[in-house]
Formats: sequence, C-alpha cells, structure tokens
Amino acid sequence: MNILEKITQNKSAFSKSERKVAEVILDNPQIAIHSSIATLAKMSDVSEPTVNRFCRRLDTKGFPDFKLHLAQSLANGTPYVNRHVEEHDGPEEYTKKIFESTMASLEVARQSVDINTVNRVVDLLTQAQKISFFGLGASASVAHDALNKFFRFNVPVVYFEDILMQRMSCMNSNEDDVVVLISHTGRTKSLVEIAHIARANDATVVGITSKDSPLAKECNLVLSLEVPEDTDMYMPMASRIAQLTLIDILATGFTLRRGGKFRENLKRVKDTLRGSRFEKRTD
Amino acid sequence: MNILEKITQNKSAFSKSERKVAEVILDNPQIAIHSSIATLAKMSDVSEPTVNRFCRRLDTKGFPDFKLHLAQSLANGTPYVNRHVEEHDGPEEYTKKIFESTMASLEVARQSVDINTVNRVVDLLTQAQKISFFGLGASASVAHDALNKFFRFNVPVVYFEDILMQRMSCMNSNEDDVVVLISHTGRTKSLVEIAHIARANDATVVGITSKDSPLAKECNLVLSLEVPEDTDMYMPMASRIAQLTLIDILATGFTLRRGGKFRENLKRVKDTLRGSRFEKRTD
DNA sequence: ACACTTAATGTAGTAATATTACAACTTTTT
DNA sequence: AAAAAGTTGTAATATTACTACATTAAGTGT
Repeated sequence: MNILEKITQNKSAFSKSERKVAEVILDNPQIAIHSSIATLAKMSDVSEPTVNRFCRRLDTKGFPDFKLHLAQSLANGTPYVNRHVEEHDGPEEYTKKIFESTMASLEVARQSVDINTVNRVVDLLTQAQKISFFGLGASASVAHDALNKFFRFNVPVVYFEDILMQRMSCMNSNEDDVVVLISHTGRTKSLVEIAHIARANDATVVGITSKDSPLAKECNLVLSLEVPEDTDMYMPMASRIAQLTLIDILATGFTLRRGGKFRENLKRVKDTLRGSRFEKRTD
Repeated sequence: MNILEKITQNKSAFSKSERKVAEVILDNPQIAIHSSIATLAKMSDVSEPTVNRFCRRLDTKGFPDFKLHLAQSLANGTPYVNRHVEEHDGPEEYTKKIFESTMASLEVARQSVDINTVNRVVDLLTQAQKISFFGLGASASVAHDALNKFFRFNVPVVYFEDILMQRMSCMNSNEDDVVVLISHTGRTKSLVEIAHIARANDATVVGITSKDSPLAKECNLVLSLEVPEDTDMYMPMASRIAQLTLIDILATGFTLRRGGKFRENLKRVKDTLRGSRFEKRTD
C-alpha cells in the first residue's frame, strides 16, 4: 500500500512528536527522501530516534527502508493494469489501454509459464527430424510465424492452413517428428483430432494451449499460458501475443542449444535476404 | 529518465567490473534496492568502491541516492529492460529476458506511436470498400493476423502471401481501397513496388514500417514504430509483436467507430465458431 | 495535590554503511 | 618496451543510522 496514504491514515495513532515528523514528510516528501535522518529530525524539531521510531511504526525496517517506500510512492506512474477499452474512448485512450493491457498480459503469462516444460520442448525440437506447426483461426498466424522462425534453422518445418493438409501431414508422421499445436481455448475439434492422429503415428505432440482442455489431454507435453483474454472485444488479442512470445522463447532456446556455429548459419540466412532489399544509406 | 533503461543504454560505456554490477542489478533489482553496498559488491564479485563508482557514473550522488532512483524506477511500472540473451543462459534466464525485453519494446513502441496517424488510419479503414494486408517474411504472419481480425468485421479483406497475387490485387484496386503494407525495415523491394502500383491505381496506401524508409516514401500514411530490434538473434522478434499490437489497436479503433450495433455482429461471428469447438464443461 | 505508573522523548555511545585517498594492477598507446 | 591512461582493490575515514539507557512528561488512583 502507498506509504503516504498510510501516514495520513495512521496519523491519529501517532504521538505528538511523531505527528511533527509526519507533517514535515507529508509537506514535502521530495525533500524528505533526500535527507538524512539527522536533517529530518532537525526539520521536524525532534530527536533522531523519534524519526526512527516513526519509521518502524509504519512497518518499515528503519529509516533507509522507509525512504525506499516513500520513493516508490512518489513515483506513482501508472503501473500496467489490464484496463478494458470503453465505449467512449478516443484514439489516445484505447491506444494506451491496449499497449498496457498487452504488457500486463505478458507479465501474467511470464509468471504462469513452466520453465521445465519449456526446456523439455526445446529438447524435443532440437532432436526432431521434422517439426510441424498447426493452428486455426487466430492461432494460424502464430503457427505461420513459427514457420518463419524455424525455417531459418535449416530444419524441415511444416505448416498448413488447410485442415485436410494438416491431417495428411500428421498421418505421415513418425516417432522422430514433433507436432506443435496452437490453440488458445484448446477446444477446436479438428485440432484435437489432429493431435490424436499424430500420436497414433508415434509423433510427439506439443500443445501451446490452456491446461486441462481437450487438446491438452491429447498432447505429450503442454505449454500452458494463463492469459486473461479481453472478452469484451470478441477477438483474441493478448493470448496471441503471449503465444508468439513463447514461440520466440522456443526459437531462442533452440539456437542456444545448437551452439555458436549454428548462429553463424542464421546470420548467413539473414544476409541472403539482402538481395531482395534496398540498401540502407550509410549516413 | 528510468534508471534501469539508463543502465542498459550506458552498458557499453561501463568497465568490466561495472558491467558485473549492472548485470546483478538488472537481474534482480528488487534485491538490489534492499541490499547494502557491501552485499551488492559481494554479489557482483567486485569491491565496494566499484559499486560506488558505478552509481556515480549514472549521475547519482552515491549508492543511497542510486537506490532511491532505482526504487522509483521499479515503482513506475516499467521494470522491463531490453536485455540480450547470452550464450550461457539457461531456460530460466532466456525465458525471463525474452518476456522482459518484449515488454520493454512495447513500452518504447507505445511512446513512439503517433496517435493522430492512428486516428486517420482508422478513419480510412472504416470508409474503405476493400482492405488489403500484405507483408513478406516475418511480416507475413502479421498481415495474416490482420486478415483474421478484420475478416470478423464483415468487410472485404484481402491477404496474399504470393507476391504475384499481391501485385495483381493492387493492380485491380481503386480509390475506395486501402492497402496496408507491413515491413519492419521498409526496404523489401517487392513490397515497395506494390506500394507504387497501388498508388498508381489511386488506392490509399498505409505503411506499418519504419519512417524515412523507401516504403514509407511510397505511402500515403505511415504508422512508424521505433522498436529496438534484438539483432544478436538474427530474427525479428520484438518488432513483430509491436506490429501486432498496432493491428489490435486499429481493429479496436475500427469497432469503436462502428458503434455498439456493430459489436453485436462481432459477437455473432464468435458464436458461429462454437459449432467447431468442444463445449466448455460448466463446472 | 501527591506519589506512582506508564508512555514518550532525548542523549550519548555503538554499529552499520558509505565514501575517500592511495596503491597495485591492467590495458592501451607511442 | 616503456610510458601513460585507465581500472580495481585495500585500508582508513566520514557519514549515517541504530540501541541502550536516562530523563522528562502525561496519566492514574488515593
């Protein structure tokens, strides 16, 4: 809780001298955080231990700790909170809100992601003969992006939008293949079927989906992301960003596992793109 | 300015030992603010004066003053700094770093985006007869995602991966069409050509690209995002996320402009998906 | 109103924390 | 290879915060 509010609230519980300290701090907190206990004591016309006792009464470890709390209270910038867009919001508001709620969702996703599973998935991917990425609807573009990333690694990668192609591809899979299925809800029927087919052919199935979903049950490994989706908008937003970030993480883990020489290769891929681009002016 | 960002920026100007201190602080700022100079020195495996010199280099009065700044930065809600993944990082480190640098990039993007342009683009989109989204490589999946979003709005939307299809589509465009071209660098030749073709046919061309790029020059309107790309990895990561967030913003602006009745329609689109999904158990 | 109890405050000493001066060492330059 | 510039650590010093205890003030019952 904000310590400035706390001072105001507890004011009645303070003793006479302590209240003098409170007054001085509330009056000019900016000066307070840059003062030593001695200076502040003089300003409040009390002794140093009184200031110290004042700090302790506010559940801080002592004067330096109190200053830290105070500093944080003063820097009351808007922390990232998932705020929903409202009917009457103008461009400025909704732009800000969407950026902030996206960041907030990433923070939540970060805390929910299981590092161990990440590591195991990276393991699997590095050992795979062939990697497939499938998703439908909003998750299709995530799979698409994964294709783009892993393609650079010079590993056989497969991506289809067409569910029949996805099916056929899975039917032809074997135990050296890894199939990554992406779905926020984990309830898309045809994707669950694909998971089943892939497993029937001994492929390893990794799900980027919500845990305990029908899809999750069909997977060998599940990377679940607990992202609060903004349902007001009726379209997937934050979940997709979190999924993409997870793809970035897997791709990064992949390159790290492959070692330094491999990254040389990546640079080469990037360099071959140069021909299709306008040169950057060197000024 | 945020002191965490400052540390990241000045990193190159630091000496070897100072960088060790920087690492420890960036790695766990929460612990840093609650440590004494001696503890922090030990954690960084340097001497106390080195920590002190580190603080001074960041224009603070000394260690206590530095802690104050740090505390404020943390309270600001922006504890996210773009930190590069290192060779020896384990899953825990790179996962954390990628999430954090993605968030940091979004923060930078947020500050760089021009609200006025956003508003004008939303204007254009709502009035368009047909909207096209084109991108190549990593930006293809962003265009793909845009398709998925705008398709729900019951507006004619076009998206092609094939550059010949993109060309043909633009040749058939007219003054009621809006073509959105996505490219981080803005230097992809064929995309610049497409922009040219579209304009020659009187379509309005919107670029989601970096400003002053060849592509930007061909566009009627440019939505530029200044995102620091992690070039160590040789693959686009943060830029893409920022672009997607921008798509979310445009889509949101679009629905808001269309008003409440329109959002009913969106809900209907979502409901029609239900048939393809497993019902959620209501428990 | 007085002695007694309890709480509040300050003084002085002590502990902790941070800073400075300088020397040893490393790297860069000539 | 020597000199210079820069970096880092050691040890002494200064600053700052904290503790124990003494003193004063306020409250309570007789």
